[in-house]
Amino acid sequence: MSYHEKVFSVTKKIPRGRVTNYGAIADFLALGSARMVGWALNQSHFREDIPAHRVVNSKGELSGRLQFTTPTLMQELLEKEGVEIVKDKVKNFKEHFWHPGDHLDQTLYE
DNA sequence: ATTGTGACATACG
DNA sequence: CCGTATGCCACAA
Repeated sequence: MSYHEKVFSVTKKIPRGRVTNYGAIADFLALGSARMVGWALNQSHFREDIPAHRVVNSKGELSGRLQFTTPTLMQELLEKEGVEIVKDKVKNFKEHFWHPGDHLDQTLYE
């Protein structure tokens, strides 16, 4: 299993309406670093089933939006899931943040 | 082997 | 807020 496939499998588990960042995934895998995740995710747009739009940088910015078929697609997908985007950044980033490995959706019980 | 290039993160000034 | 520096490591040339 190649590195990016591992990143993909983690990314695929990101719950709908939640987001995470590159460092968190790298940390969870305990392999490589955030750069590796960025590199891996860069390859992800070749795959259909990878919700790469749920992965943003540490500031909550949609840094990878330019890799999508259209620069606005990433934002549109997130908003469709209930994640508000303001100026290419996730609003209430902390609230929507998802820690890899957290299979329990905490906001589900609020 | 060496160099350049990343959808990054963190720290510092 | 911005620019720099550094750590990180896969991959192509």
